[in-house]
Amino acid sequence: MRTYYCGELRTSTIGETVTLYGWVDRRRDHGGVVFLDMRDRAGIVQIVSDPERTPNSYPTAEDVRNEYVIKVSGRVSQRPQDSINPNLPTGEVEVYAEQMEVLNAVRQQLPFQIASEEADAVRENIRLKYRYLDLRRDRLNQNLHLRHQVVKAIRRFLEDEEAFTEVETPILTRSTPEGARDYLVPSRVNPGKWFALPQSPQLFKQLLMVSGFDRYYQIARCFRDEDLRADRQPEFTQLDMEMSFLSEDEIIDLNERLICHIFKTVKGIDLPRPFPRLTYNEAMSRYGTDRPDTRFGLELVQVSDIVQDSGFKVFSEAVKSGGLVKALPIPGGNEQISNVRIKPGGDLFKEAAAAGAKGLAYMRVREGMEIDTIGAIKDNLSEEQKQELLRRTKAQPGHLLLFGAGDAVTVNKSLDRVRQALGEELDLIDKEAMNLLWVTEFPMFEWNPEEKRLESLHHPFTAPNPDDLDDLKTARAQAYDLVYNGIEIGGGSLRIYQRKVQEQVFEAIGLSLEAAQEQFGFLLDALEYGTPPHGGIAYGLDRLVMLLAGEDSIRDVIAFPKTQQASCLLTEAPSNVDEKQLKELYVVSTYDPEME
RNA sequence: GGGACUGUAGUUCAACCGGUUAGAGCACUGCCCUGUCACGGCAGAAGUUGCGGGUUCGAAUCCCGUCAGUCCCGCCA
Repeated sequence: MRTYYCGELRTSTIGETVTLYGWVDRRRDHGGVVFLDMRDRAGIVQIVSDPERTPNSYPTAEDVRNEYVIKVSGRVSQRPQDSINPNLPTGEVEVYAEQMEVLNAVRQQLPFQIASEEADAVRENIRLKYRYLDLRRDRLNQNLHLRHQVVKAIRRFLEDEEAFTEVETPILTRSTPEGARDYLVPSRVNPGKWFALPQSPQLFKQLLMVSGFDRYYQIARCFRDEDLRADRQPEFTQLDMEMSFLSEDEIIDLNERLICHIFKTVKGIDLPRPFPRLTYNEAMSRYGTDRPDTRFGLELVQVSDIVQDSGFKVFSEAVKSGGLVKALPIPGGNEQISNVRIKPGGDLFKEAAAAGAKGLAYMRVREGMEIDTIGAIKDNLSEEQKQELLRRTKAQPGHLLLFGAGDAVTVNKSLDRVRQALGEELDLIDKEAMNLLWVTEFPMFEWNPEEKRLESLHHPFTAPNPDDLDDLKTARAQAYDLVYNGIEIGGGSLRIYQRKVQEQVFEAIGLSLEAAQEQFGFLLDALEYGTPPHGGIAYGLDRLVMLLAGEDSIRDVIAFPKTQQASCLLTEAPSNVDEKQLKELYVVSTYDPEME
C-alpha cells in the first residue's frame, strides 16, 4: 500500500519506511550504485540502490529504464551533506530501496523523452498522437492542474459567495440561424431531422431566468464548426453566467470580483479595482480595435479633419468617400524604422496590407521640427496643415508618423496590426503587466456587405440602450467585453426581456416575423409569461487558462485537443462509420472513394 | 477557400552553390564506473531524407503534384 507520494518526502519523514509508486523519471548508473529519480503526481524523489546496502533491489535497479512503472519500499534517509540537491523540494532526502518491483516496463522506444527539455520542441503531430505521454510531462501536467484550480476558484466564488446555481443545459439542441456553423447530429427516431450541438447555452440560460433561478452558471462545452486557430478549437469551454434584476454596473462589479478572486487564488495576485472602462468608440478611435492591448502606448490619432481639404488625394479622397485618416506616432521611430520597411515589400507594409491597406504614408520629424516625407505629401499639404498634424500627434524630433487612409474598417485594422507589431518589436510591452479592462457601449449592429443586411455584433438577444430606441439601427447595445492584455476573454450583455423589442431586433437583422416565430418562437413566447430583466456573460475558459499559464495556444491547456484540420491524432477522429449506422439514421454519406 | 512556414535515425538538429559511405546530441543495445542529479567513459545498432512524379551523368538539396503539422487571412452572432 502506498504510504506517501514521492514528492511529499521531506526531512520530517526521515527514518520512516515508505512505499512509493511511480515512474522512473531518470536513471543514473554508477556501476556500483544506481540513482533513480522517481516521479509521481506530487513530484520527484531520489531512490538509491547498491549491492551492499540494498542487495534485494539492486538487480532490478540495474534493469529499469526511463518511464518504467515501479513500486519501491525503503527507508527515507538524510542525504550526505555534499549531495543535497537544492533544486528539488525533496533534495535533502533519499530513499534506500529495500524492495523494488517493476509493475510495467516500457516495451517500445518512447516517441520522445518525457523528462527532457527537448520534448517542448517535439513536432506537435507526434505530441498529439501520443498525447497520454505528452500529458505526463511537467509542463502540460501543470497546465491542467492550473485549469482545475481556476475552475475550482470559480465554483467556490460563484456558489459559496454569490449563491449561483449550476444547471446543465442540453448538448442535443436545435439549429438556429445567425452565428457560427453548427455541428449537426441526425435523429434516428425522427428521420430526416437534425439536432445541433450548442454554440453556447445562450437561450437556455435566458429561459432559466424566466424560470426564476435568478443566478445561473455553468462550465459549459460549446461547439462551433469553423476554422481553427491557436486560440480556437471546434469544441471549447465557456464559463457561462446569467443573472436577473441586476444593472450593467452591478453585473460588471460582480464579475470584477470573480476575476480578482481567480487571480488571487491561483496566482496570488491582487488586481486593482475597478477595472478601467473604454467605450467601443473610444477603443476604436485610440487603438483601432475593440480589444486594445493597453500595456503600451502608441495610440492612434484621428487627423481626417486636418487633411480632408489637402491636395494629397490619398488623404482627401479617403475622407470624401466616407472613410478616415489616422496617424500612428512612434517616438524614436526615425532611428528604429527604415523607409524600406514601410514601402511595398517591407514587413510593416505587409502587416498593413494583410488588413487590406494599400500602403502606409509616413512623415519623419527631424531636428528643429523639420518634416521629412515623400514629395506627394510635402507638396500637397499646406504649412498650417503640417503644423496642425505635428500638434495633434504631439510629434517631437525623432518621431515617425505612419498614416492609414481609407475606409474606417481598413484603417483601424491595419494600424492596429502595425501598432501591435511595433509594440512587440520595440519591446514596449511589460510582460509582467496584467491589464484588464472593459469595453462597453458596443453598437447593436454592423453592416454585412456580402449579405446586404445588418448583423448583430454581439447576438440578437442583446438589449439596446434605452436612450437609443428611436433609431434601433444605430443604437448602442448594453454589451460589455472583458479584455486581458489585448485578448477578449469574456463578453456579455443585458438581454431583451420584452417581446416587442425582441421582434424589432429580429426585424432589423432581416429576420421576418414568420422566420423568427419558426426559429425562436419558444423564446418569444417565454417573453410573454413574466420575464425578469436579466443579463449575463460568458468567458472563454480555455483562453483565460492559456493566459494564466503563459501559453501561446489553447491546445496546451486542453487535455485532448484537435489539430487545425479539426482531427484528433490520438483517436483518429473523425472516422468512417459503418454503412449500417448511416442507414439507421436515414443518412446517405457524400463520401465516395471511387470518385477520388 | 487563400497565403506562408515546416517535414532527414525513436527524437532534436546538421549536411555550404546539385557530387560524403547522409552526420551529431539525447534515447536504445552491450561493456566499464560506489555519491550522481542533464552523471561520466568505451563500443554498437539504428535512415524508403513524408509520399509520387519530373529535370540531371548525378537530387535530402532544383521543379511539379500530393499528404501531414503549424501560423495567418477569410470565417468564428
